[in-house]
Amino acid sequence: MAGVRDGTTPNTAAALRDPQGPPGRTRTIRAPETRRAQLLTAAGALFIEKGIGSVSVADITTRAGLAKGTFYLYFESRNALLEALRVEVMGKAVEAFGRLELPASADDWPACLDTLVNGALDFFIENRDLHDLLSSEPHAHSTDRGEWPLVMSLHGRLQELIAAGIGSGALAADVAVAPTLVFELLHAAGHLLGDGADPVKVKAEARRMVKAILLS
Amino acid sequence: MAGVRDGTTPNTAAALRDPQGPPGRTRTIRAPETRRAQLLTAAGALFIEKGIGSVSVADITTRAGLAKGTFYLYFESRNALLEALRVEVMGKAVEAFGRLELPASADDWPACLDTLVNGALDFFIENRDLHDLLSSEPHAHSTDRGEWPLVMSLHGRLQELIAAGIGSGALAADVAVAPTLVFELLHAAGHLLGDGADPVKVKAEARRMVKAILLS
Amino acid sequence: MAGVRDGTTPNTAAALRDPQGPPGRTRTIRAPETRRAQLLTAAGALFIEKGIGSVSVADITTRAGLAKGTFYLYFESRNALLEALRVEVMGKAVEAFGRLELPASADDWPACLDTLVNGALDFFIENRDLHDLLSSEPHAHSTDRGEWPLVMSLHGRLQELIAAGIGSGALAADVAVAPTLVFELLHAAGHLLGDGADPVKVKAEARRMVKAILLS
Amino acid sequence: MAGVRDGTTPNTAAALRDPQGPPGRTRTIRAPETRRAQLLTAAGALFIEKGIGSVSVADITTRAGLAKGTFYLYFESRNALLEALRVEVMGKAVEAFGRLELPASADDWPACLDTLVNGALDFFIENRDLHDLLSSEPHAHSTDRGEWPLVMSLHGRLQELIAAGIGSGALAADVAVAPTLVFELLHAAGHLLGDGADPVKVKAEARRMVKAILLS
DNA sequence: TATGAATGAGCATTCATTCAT
DNA sequence: CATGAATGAATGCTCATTCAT
Repeated sequence: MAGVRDGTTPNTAAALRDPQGPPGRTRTIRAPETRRAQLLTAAGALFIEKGIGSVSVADITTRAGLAKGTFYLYFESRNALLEALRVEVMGKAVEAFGRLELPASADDWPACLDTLVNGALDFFIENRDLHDLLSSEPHAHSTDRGEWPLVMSLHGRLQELIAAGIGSGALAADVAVAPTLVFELLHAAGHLLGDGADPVKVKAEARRMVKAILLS
Repeated sequence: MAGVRDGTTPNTAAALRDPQGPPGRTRTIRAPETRRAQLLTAAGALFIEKGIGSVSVADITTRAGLAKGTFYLYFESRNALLEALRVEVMGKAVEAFGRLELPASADDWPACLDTLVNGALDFFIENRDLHDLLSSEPHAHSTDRGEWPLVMSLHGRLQELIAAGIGSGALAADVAVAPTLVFELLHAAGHLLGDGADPVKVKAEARRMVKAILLS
Repeated sequence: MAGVRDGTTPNTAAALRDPQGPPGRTRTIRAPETRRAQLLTAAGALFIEKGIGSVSVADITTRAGLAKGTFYLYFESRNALLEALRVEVMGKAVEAFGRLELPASADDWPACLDTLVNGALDFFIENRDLHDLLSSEPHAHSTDRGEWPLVMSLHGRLQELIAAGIGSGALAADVAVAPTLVFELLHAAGHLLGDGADPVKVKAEARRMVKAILLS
Repeated sequence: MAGVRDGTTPNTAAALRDPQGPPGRTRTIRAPETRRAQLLTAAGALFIEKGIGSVSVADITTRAGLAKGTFYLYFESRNALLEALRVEVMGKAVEAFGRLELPASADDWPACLDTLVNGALDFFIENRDLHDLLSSEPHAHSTDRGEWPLVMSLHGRLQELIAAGIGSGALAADVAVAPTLVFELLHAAGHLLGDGADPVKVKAEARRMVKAILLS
């Protein structure tokens, strides 16, 4: 299965061959961030449309209106783009979840949880791609240890919140289990919203459930 | 569970026994269902081990002890096997969820929900592959119609149950939303179990949550 | 240069896409050795024509009248074919050089050296590719230590012969240096022959030189 | 050496020179000959280090401290640089071989040949790259005309010398064959020296051999 | 003149699928 | 029915070369 690479010169073959065919198309120079964003955006859209596994680098660059080689100016590999997308989405997620302030008194917890749910759902709606990026290809990550650092930090935030609530006696749940289950509950609600379910209903139901689950 | 070898295995074994025989081609005939099952089992095991995308048809037939070409005698394509596996797993799921009887009186609902949660989690533990098969590559399907028919029917069962509970006044939830969210809650709990979390804690917490969510 | 492969599913993408285009061309089944030889022969010819670095796997299979994929049924990689070719050529070389018997008395040395030269040149003529395979890409080998095992064994044979001659007093030369220089002398003579020089002249001159160099 | 990719800056060289300045673009103007020499030197060093086929234009310009595009201001193509390097090396070679004066009387020939050998070996030691440049990729050239023009002129010098020697009766050899064989003998000796063989031994042996071969 | 982002042809390799045996 | 050699489309990636700045 391997593929013995021994430094010989296989690829440079092209170099030894002859020149070009016809000229090129257009050529536009842009700020690195623009290009990176272009590619990230194109990739995200395609991943949502066709599933990560079905999107090739060529698909991405075509959609972004760039040449294939340009991709590798901004990402080391297809997987690097994937990772970057995860990180990007994660950044938004952490931000979305992180804005919450811990309630001062037990009476404030319901409102806090409502805020949490609303924020989370808003985030999930605005980042439908997150669903795919986080849900699919779980195996890609379990390999290099670290078990999904992205979701971890998201969970981490939730965990802190819940732990604090339990500590203050306002919440009642298992600190080891509840964060994950609540997270997935919200994730699923986000899916529902993305699939066109009635936002009012879904949000209300999600808020009701989370409070039912966590409030002591 | 995995590669059920029945001692009469074709090629490899023969080759070892008779390293000389020129073309060395063994042929074993089996009931179609046996072959199909062999392939399904091998595929399931491999998908769990390496992730769906990393398993080739050759991997599957090798593990099943069959020739590559034989695969196409039993499945139209690689995707057909995938679909078949989904259906198979789905069968078990529906069965697992379907065994529940509707409670006669409101007092019986807590016990019923406990049974539901326990059954669901047992199912998820025994069918870890389901996680991957259902969670990953969802878009592969949304394209060719049906929007996740598998999960749908699983949800269907849950939905009936919940609808009945609401109808009888024993449960209080949104019929359109709750089944999905509860399903994903259970799904996530199954994941936790598969990842080695304390089964007692997880199950207890899941039961507590589901009841908190659904009981009126 | 890297190429981070982490088991994710990049290549299987095709699998998730749709089926085929038009049917195929011809399809002929042959004994493995036939195919291997076909490829080796085609590769050898092309390497001579265009230089190793300028020959692609596609070039080879096209010349061999096979499909690109077929190449990988017989060789693990492009480099594996290269190695196989080296080994093959080497086999012939060792055989060609190995047939020599050590002369019994000092008087037999001139005849022995004549035989050596004739044999070596015949070999070089019949294996023009050897020139390229042995001469080019020296760096490919200096990496995995062992410093060109092929040539080594060829030299080894020459070395034994020369060492024996010196030991018996029939030859006079430096055992560490002479084998290499004589080898390259013969190699160069082979080149000349391959390039169309007058075989009689070249052979005679080579015989004269080797004897002048080695006989004490 | 590899190519440190961090996915964010396509502009590596500039970034290293001017990590702050926003567009960070340095520009230095030099005499054309300086630039050419810079590139030639960098290329030569890299070719020796990694082998011709493994050195990209980017490698060369990076090593030379120039931008990739600048390369094409001084060389029409990668192959043109190769050719230029060959010519350059050749110049040195011809010079090294050309300094020899034809001996006046037959008695001077041994000394002349010794000088020749010493000069040639010194040249080969000082220009190890020549080995690679001359030995590898010979076919790249036989295609586009000229049959190794470099070596030809080197041979030419040797040929004149030998022809003169034969004409004067001091040497005895085939004018068509001997130059090539002697050249390769020296070439091989140079290789040996480059590989660390005992210089005294090698040089002595080479002188002995050349005289044994040529002196009548 | 110098720069380096952009280009796209080309390459090695994989793998689902077919079909002669 | 079973087999596995053969196929070729598709993919990730490299790199010589061009050109807007």
